[in-house]
Amino acid sequence: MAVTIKDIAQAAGVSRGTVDRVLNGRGKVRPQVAEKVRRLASEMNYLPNRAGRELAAIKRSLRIGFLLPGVDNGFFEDILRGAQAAERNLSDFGVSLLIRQVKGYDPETHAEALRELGAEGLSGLCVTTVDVPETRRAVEELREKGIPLIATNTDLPETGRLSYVGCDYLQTGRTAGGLFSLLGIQEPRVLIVTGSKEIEGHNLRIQGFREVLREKGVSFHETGFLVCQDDDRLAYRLTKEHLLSLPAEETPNCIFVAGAGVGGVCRAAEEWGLSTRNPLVLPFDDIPITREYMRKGRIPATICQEPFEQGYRSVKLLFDYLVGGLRPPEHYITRTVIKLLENLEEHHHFPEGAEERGEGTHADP
Amino acid sequence: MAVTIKDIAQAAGVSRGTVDRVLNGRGKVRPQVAEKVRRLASEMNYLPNRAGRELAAIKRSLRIGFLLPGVDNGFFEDILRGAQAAERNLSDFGVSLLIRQVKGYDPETHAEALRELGAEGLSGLCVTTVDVPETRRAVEELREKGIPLIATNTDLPETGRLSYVGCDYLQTGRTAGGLFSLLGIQEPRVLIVTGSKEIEGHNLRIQGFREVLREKGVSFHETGFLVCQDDDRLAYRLTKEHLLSLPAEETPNCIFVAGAGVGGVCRAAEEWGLSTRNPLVLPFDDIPITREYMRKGRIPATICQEPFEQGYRSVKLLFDYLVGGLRPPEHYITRTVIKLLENLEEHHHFPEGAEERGEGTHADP
DNA sequence: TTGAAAGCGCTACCAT
DNA sequence: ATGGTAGCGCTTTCAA
Repeated sequence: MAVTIKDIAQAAGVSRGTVDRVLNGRGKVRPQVAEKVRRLASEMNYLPNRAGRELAAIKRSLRIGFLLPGVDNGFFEDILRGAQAAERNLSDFGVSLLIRQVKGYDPETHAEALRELGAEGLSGLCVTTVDVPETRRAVEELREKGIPLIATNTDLPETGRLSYVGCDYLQTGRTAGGLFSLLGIQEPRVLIVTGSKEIEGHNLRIQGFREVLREKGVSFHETGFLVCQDDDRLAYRLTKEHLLSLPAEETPNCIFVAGAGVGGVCRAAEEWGLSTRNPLVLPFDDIPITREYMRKGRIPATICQEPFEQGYRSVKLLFDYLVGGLRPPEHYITRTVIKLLENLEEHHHFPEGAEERGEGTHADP
Repeated sequence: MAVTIKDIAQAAGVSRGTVDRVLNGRGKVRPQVAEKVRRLASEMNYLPNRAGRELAAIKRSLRIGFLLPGVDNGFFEDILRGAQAAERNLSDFGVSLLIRQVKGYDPETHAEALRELGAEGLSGLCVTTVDVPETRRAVEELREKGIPLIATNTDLPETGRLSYVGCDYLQTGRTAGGLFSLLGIQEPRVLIVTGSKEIEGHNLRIQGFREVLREKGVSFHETGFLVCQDDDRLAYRLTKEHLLSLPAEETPNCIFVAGAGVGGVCRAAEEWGLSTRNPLVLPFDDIPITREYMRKGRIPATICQEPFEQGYRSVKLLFDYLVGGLRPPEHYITRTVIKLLENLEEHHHFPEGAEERGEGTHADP
């Protein structure tokens, strides 16, 4: 039988309340007593019991906010599904979620939404947003109000956020590079399409991609670098123009898409490319449009980042922090998952005791 | 606030004890009362609260057994690490693990070990073994003794096991096929090396591999089919003989390895193959020797099955069944994970509230 | 067959 | 500043 708060109280000759105060920093305790309790707790290898804590937490009933972009390409839905799975999973412990989806990426709108959420009296917040001064400021304000916050999918470094839950963008880029080199394309000519030069994740992916090819000694030519603002139509137009602007023999045989806009790129490739597989398109994440073009053979594989897990884990870590006092790691990095047509479909189950894993569309958990 | 057993007791005009008896089938209850309680529970949408159950379960302190082969290639260590992570994770609820590793795959030894574990007075059992009559019989005996059992990694169908936790072998094979087709090998000649014709998993992988190539219209020639008994030295010898027996132009340019023995196959390919990458070797799982040959370029990628998750989940599902009365799904299928050199390394964290995820070597969760 | 009550470990509140 | 106690939801035991 493990050591309990009661054992410590007994050993220290104080009450359980006092031990609780010392170990969890609530209320005042005489320094000598506090010291003694701490020493005993450590000597006796005391570890708070989760079951006890969780049971007692029911009375409190936590509300956790979740902000995310309402961009309609399926990706954020997966994060959302993860968060909701966590909510169901933790509903036994009195957790409920307040979800706020904001259309688009407008900095002011996001900052505004953050402030609104801050006024809701929530116990904590998970946030998927853009890393710009406006949102950073809003996050700092929240921290000052004492609301713990987790940055999901996109980090907000040095804003006092509790933790970053998301992928290793450099690794996803490197993996794309590794995959590319396996394809054994003759005379590789690559067009790079990014969402925005301001988005760290996109830059890291491109960097990782180039890095690996250099390391492997794959000599390739970059035919161009397009910035599509994560917009499908713009991606279509720019890609089309690029393809038309070059003589057939200089046309890219692979298009690397670091951010959103895959649909547009693929459509352009379909209409103006040389064949079904030329140029190939190398995108990230598993969204409906990506699947469609994988089936058509235009996309050989896609590199994913477990959005479901990101949503799930963000809520879970926040819960553990709030209820258990467990500080989450600075970075909780999800896996870099390569998906082909053959391993696209995952099986559904009921993890964590009874809840749906909900891995239908998404990239994972 | 959710409905509790207390609410139901009140509504039904009985005590909480009676409700517990009805809902969990312990002791006798007058049929009409039982009926009423059941009806009310369903009407009021009663769901047992996990925190409460788990807290009460501490008194019981469950012991769970885990049997697995002690084959020394690193794969089973990952399953074990997963199981131990679950143990640490659930230690707050009084769970402890009794681990039994058995050298090799001898049916009688495994059956014997199962019987010994059955005599230990355990609450439940997770088993990674071979699916042969001897072990099946032992498992049936355990079921008759009322000991719930989960088949981990290798199913033991129709033995009354509670659940199968493992990969979809057909999918892993199909994914290997998909990957192979991406490699764009000219005039593919494939040598197939399997562990045993009696192992369903190996057969399914081969089937999946062939299936996909057929579907994709990749015409390839099979240069041979070797059975290496999952033995490295035998794999080496057979592969070597095969490579030497053919004229250079008929030699395989890819070796598909469905089971163990990758080390031997790679060594033979190294010594008798045409070059560093010819023949390529296409194996499964992520073990040290596989990594070594990935670095050398002999293995382009490996298809993994989340052994860590398998170990973790097996214990967790058994716990939820024993404590929460939650029946696990018939099949809990882990993901098919493609690993390249670039996404081999995963990040470590502390999941499930405080425990080490322990994802060093392994494939997962 | 049923009820009452103790207790799992922790938190929170009310006295002192 | 500290102790005592009720209670979170459930299981289990002892009486009746």
